[in-house]
Amino acid sequence: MLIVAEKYRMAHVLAKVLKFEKFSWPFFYNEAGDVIAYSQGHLFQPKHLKDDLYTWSDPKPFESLPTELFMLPTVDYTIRVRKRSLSTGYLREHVPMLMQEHDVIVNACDPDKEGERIFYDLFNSAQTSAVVLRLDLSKGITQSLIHAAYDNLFDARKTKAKHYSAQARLCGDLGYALLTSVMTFYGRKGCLHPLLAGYTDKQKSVVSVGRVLIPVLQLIDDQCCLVENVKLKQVHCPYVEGRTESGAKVTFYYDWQRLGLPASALSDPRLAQKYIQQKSLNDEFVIESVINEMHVVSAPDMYDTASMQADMKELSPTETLDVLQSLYEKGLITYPRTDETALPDDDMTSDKLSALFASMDNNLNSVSDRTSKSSRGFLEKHESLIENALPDNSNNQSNDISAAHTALSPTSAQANLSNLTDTEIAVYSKICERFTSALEGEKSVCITTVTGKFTNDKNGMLGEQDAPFSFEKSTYTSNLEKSKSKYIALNEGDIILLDKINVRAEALDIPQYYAENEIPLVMLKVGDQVSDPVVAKLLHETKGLGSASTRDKIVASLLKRDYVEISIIDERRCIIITGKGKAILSTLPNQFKSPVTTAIWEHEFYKIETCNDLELAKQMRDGFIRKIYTQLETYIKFLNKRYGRNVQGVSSGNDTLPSKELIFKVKQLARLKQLELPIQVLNSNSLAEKWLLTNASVMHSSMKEQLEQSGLSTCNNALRDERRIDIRKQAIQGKSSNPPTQAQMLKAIKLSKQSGVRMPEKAKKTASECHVFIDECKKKLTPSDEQINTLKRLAAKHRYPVSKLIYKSRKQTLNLINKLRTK
DNA sequence: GCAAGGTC
Repeated sequence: MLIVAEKYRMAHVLAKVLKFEKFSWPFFYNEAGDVIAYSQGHLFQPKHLKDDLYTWSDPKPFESLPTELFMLPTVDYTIRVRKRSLSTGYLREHVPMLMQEHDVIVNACDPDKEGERIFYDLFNSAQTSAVVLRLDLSKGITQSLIHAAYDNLFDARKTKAKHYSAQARLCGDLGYALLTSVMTFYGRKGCLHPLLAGYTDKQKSVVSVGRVLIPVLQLIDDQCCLVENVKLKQVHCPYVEGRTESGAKVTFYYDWQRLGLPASALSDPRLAQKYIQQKSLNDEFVIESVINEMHVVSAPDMYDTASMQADMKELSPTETLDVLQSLYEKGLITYPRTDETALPDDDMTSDKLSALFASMDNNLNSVSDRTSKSSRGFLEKHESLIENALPDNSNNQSNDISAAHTALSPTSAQANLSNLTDTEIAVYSKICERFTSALEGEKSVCITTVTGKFTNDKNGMLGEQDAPFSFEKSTYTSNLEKSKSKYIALNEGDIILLDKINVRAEALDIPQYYAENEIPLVMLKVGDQVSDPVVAKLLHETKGLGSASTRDKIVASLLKRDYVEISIIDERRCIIITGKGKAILSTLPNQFKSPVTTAIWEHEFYKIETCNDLELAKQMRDGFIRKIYTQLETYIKFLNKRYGRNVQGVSSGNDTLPSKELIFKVKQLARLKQLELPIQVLNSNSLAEKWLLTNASVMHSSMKEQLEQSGLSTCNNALRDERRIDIRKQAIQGKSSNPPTQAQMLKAIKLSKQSGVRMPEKAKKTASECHVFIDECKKKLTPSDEQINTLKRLAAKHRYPVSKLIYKSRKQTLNLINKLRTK
């Protein structure tokens, strides 16, 4: 028997548990001569073998996309296994050789689409008719789970259709790569949009059309538009602070929302100020009502990968995934790449849950010196929890997730965690805590609303007769009566002794830019943003865009192409679309920008995966690829027809008229620089944009220096893009905490040496502080006003001609002063 | 020499 794992680490774990004690380079063996071998991720990739036909210099041949694709070896690289080098080429050659030698082969690759692909790419290259069995480790890789899976090996044909759906996905996406070639060609020629034209950087100048990438960019654009269209961000309202008769401090806020006052009316602080001027601390303020209401808060779902990434605010999605992978390999948590938020029912037994809780207690207590007591507080709930958590069979949705992954959850492995990093412990305990809360079920919460008002108030802020102030407090409880008495003793008619009447700015609940760590979750939940309920349902079922393992890479790709930028606002790493990002969206038809495309694909994949007839599944795969390629060919033919004849950059066809703002900008620039304005420019959107770019002023170096304090790149490419300039101005205005750019740091270090001023730590942390420091150094290096005057006086006295350049250097100014003084 | 997404 031959067992094939996805990579060495997994093979090593399997060997240990299944007692394959002999290691003969580079695989594991047992007494009976069975072998555990492994792959190293994907060792094959699809290719069309027509590199001379599909080139970057001619888009014409792309009108017929390849009809035949081949799985070819990936580029070899070496990994370290037991302190020795091992080439992926060796694995690609020897694992199939082992497959030929064995009658029974066990597929122990990861339990997902890609795992099936990794296995069958090797298996297909072996060309053997051996029996294949599946080892399913989706529930985790503890000793007992491995034994259980090993005892329950099943016919691998049950999951093989996933291999066909993986291939369909792979080849479909390859088609998008080919379209990207065509788009890049026309983009560089200037046919698509000025911001996409030309290429100084081979990577940045690629006009990407990814099935996942572009819809995500569209989502980011939508959010940016929402954020940037908000005019009113805060209102100004009165509040009062005071004490109850028993001495408890309370604060009441003017309840403008209950009164239905429009936020726009409260944007000016003078209104609130005028109101409080009429009030005095001696005025009578009386409690009007105390209302307790019970609400039910449903339990949170268990973590999927994306929610975990969103919750780890101090880590990037990639860092979070790395930590999860490490915890998985240590056996502490289930498979880390998952979109599921529940456990299969057969794991929800009191025995299994008891074991889980016992491990959690043990594991977290083993590092009690490194976690806070409150962070372990949830452990106390365990005893009462199990009964509550057991599945309610009356509500059986027959969700067959036993074959799929489970939610991110702890395993019953008991371990001493002291070797874990602090981040690993933090992530592990967060998973345990969420797991517990999810099992806890819904909670009751008592919301107490206390309303009070000035007895003599007749006009309110805007003439309203009733002018209530209020505050809210929520308490988790299951007993309404108990919580009533527990809460601050306040009753209707009580008088509050006022200490303070003032105005405060109240932030309105307005949309925010997406933070970097939220993007995976936005991709997963993309169905929420689709209005068509059928499509929304499909997108929810197919788990949105991308996969749990790849969502973190999308932002990286968008950044690589300069389609988005990250700017830190209020300590959030905000993702903001650039002008270039908007440009690519403006050139593409909806089909490429909509998440619906992925939903349709996933729907087809589901049909392939659930097809019991493998021959039929294979045919469906081929049909799918052909269908996608035909769609892409249609678009490529359209591009060639529209731009093919004239690739010099002047587009013809259905160009739109420029907007009023654009015409204004063009005219303004023409006046400013006294340029002649060709009439065509005012009649074509693309010509107007292009004219604006080619004639735009070179940015003044002092302006460039100003923008440097934003901490964002000030390369010429960035400053060509008006939105990117805006992003920089916003960052400076909003006192962003962006770190200094590399260029800025180098400058600071150089000036620090020249001026002899030590760079403070804070200057290394943020661009704005770094900018302050650079200014300080520069001042040290230039003469003071007093020194300049002294030199001028001396020079006049001695009739000594002074070059203006001297005044730029403090050193030279001082030298000259000394020289003239000794004269 | 640059391409997509998914892995590692």
